[in-house]
Amino acid sequence: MSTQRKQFPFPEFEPRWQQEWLATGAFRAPNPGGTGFDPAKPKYYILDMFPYPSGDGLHVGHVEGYTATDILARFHRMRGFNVLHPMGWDAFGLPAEQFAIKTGQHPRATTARNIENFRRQLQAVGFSYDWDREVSTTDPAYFRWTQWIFLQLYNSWFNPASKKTEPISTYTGADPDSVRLAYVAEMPVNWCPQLGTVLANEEVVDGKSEVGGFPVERRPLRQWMLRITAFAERLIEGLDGLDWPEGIKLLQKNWIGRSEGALVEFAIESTGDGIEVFTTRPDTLFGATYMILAPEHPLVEKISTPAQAAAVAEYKTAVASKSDLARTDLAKEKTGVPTGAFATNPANGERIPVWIADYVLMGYGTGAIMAVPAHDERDFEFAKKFALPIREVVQPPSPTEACFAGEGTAINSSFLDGLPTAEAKRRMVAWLEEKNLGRGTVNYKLRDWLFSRQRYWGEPFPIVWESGRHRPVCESELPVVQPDLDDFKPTGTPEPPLSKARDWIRYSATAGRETNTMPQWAGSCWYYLRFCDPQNSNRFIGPEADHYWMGKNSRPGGVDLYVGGTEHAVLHLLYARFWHKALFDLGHLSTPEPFQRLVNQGMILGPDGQKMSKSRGNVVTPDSVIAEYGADSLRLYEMFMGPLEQMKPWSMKGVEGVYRFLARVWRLAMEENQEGEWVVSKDLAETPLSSAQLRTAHATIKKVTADIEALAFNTAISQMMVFTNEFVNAAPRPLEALRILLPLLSPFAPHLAEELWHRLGFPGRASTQPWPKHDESLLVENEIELPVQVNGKLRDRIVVPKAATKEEIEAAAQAAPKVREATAGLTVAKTIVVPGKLVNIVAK
RNA sequence: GCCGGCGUGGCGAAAUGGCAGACGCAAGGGACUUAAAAUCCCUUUCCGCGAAAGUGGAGUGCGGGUUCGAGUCCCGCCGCCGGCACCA
Repeated sequence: MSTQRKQFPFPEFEPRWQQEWLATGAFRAPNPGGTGFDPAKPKYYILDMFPYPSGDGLHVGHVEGYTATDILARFHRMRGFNVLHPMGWDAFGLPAEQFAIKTGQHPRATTARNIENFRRQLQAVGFSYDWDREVSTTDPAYFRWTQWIFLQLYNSWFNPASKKTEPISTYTGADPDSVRLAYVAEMPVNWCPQLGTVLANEEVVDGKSEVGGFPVERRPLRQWMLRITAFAERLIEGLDGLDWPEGIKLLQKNWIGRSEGALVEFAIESTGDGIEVFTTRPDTLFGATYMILAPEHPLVEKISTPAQAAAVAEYKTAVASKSDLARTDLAKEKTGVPTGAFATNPANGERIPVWIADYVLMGYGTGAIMAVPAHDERDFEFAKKFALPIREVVQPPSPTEACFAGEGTAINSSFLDGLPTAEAKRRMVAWLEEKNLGRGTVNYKLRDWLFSRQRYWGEPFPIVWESGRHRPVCESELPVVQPDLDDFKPTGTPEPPLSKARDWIRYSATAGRETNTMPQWAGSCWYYLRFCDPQNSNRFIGPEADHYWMGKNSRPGGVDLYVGGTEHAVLHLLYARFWHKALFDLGHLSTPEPFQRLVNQGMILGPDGQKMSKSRGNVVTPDSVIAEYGADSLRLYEMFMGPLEQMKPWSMKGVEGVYRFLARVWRLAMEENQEGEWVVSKDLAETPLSSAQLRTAHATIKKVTADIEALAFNTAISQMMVFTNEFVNAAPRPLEALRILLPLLSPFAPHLAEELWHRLGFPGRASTQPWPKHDESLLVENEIELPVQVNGKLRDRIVVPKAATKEEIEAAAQAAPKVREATAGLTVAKTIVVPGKLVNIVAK
């Protein structure tokens, strides 16, 4: 195949048009105030999730989403929109740093090389990006603003009264550092002693290092955190106004994990300490027969009795050595030890034992629970194992065995008895609040965002330390660029690699720079904003560009359509929404949400139906497909495979199918002469379309238009195939057919459309034609064929005039020979006539 | 375990509650050709009957239901894929 003559000369014209588009700036989108900006045009911002430029290059999975957005971008341009369709690089990150460690090359060099390759590959597919807007997260001119945004977070707090981000100056408390959106805390990192390095979460698989499979420990280290938890409620509420798949919204909601319940205070008998627990079932308080603290709970030591101190200490050590995974997944059997202390159940004054157990997590709620074994599976399991008392306080609606965790009627609960669960909860919370023993509250699973990494290849923090205190550097000092290190190797301690750059760290005689760097998520949190105004050196985004492209209007989201994989359904999209909301509150942005509409493309599997991976050897690259079949075939096949959102396997035979279709389109216009050269077909003529051809043509305009709008690209393509099949044997062949088809095809197969438009001598370019409009009156037929069913079974067909009345249709249907046969000896009970669809005769 | 999504020919798939399988792949047959490739035409859900044009029945993972009519809506299962997973 590769040595054989191509069915149409795409290797010649595809690169030529790509160069032409680049050279003429065909897809440049002017900003308000810029040359060529037309304020009358509506804007359309269509965004891809930008890639990490890996050394392996693009694979066909990337190309799927990018093709879909490119079709929409081109379609909207043809419909008169000012289209923002940018591309850039999420280029900080581990692989580049690891490659640097291995080869000694600076990550900046390898990153630049990978970007070159990615850009070349994307341009070879003919994507209509506005390359003047290209950004890379690793560019100091870009991450200057990433650091600037960090300073905005550092210098603000979330005011619970206004439920908004405010400058830290509005905070009147004693310790502003305790409320900043960016703050410092001791948090555990993944430390791998064998590798002598900290690991990112993505480098830890099943509690072991991805490289080498060594055990990973959790070790506390001073870390930067972002207070995303303050936005939990806003992040849930904001989802309502967005056009996202319901599944993704649900994923985010579950991740945030809102639950309503109560905080209840239990007093420790011996020390008098109050320990708060969080419960979603305050109605079961009378059934709380013991208490459990997380092993890391700060009061564990204090309350433990001397007799239990050794056992408690031993248990704590055992738990600490377990990784998070060992602690959760592998711990099938419940474990724990008594502290020897007792607490008082505030509801009934009962004396209950206090245990520690690792099934209670320090990171959720208060790190302490009241155990109600009769109505909680975990507490039940624990109580059975350690022979702790179990008391039923909820009557199930129908008798059940063992532990009942559902809703029912309160029993054995004094003033709650007889109340349904919901009402009992309310009553108990009111009682607790009245007695000052607790209060209703809302809890979230969401944790604050651990924002520092012990890495070289990331954004340095614009922070210096002096006398053990942090402070921001001046905005004028941005960007803070990493020093050029020759040695990127881990330090062998949890200290970040930047700690080796002694000169760089020294900020003044008494102050030193922060040596952690930001995580890869940082740069991708706001890149969609920079695309709107990439060259602005005064602001991260200018207000005019923000108002125009992010579209200050009734909808909350700015980007009109955002397409990418589900793997970012939670983290990236949540982080970006968080930053956006903070910046919005501070008055830097005009919309409360970044992405109005989100679509997830499905994964493309290898030809073997397995996930594509190097180790399986089933990776298909766009380069190889383009070499054999051309960029247009690649694009068309990516879209023809099936619905965008669906997972589907690659098939080279399928590529050949669309390649043959494109060749047929080519031959609608071209034929080979004696010398084997392509010349405009002699069958072409300025001849009117037959009425059947007109109908097909206008049906095609209608369907392709509707299908693109619905992102149903596969069916749009089949309709264009139908069109082509209709005309391929027509002689003479109306030129008008190509005037209609080529603009429709242009978003899908832009090179071929451009080339044929040019060769046929039509004015302008296919890609800049106004989008064709269909004429509905040409679609109606004078006579229509209707299927006739008898008792729901197809029996015959009748042909009736378009304008036939129901009565006429009914009469014609009953007169049809097969229908008479089928209804012989039966009485017609009812006849359903659906105009334009069918007739159903119900007979008994 | 909980929460999502998906089950339609040999394969990728299509079908506002209204003719199931458009379009494409593959397979088989034919035309063109010295031959092949390419191209073009025809056939192809399954099971009967018929020499044939035809013709009868079944059929969208399984079992029920709603409806004149269900791939589509409802209830209950089964299978695959994805996410979360001791979250009190």
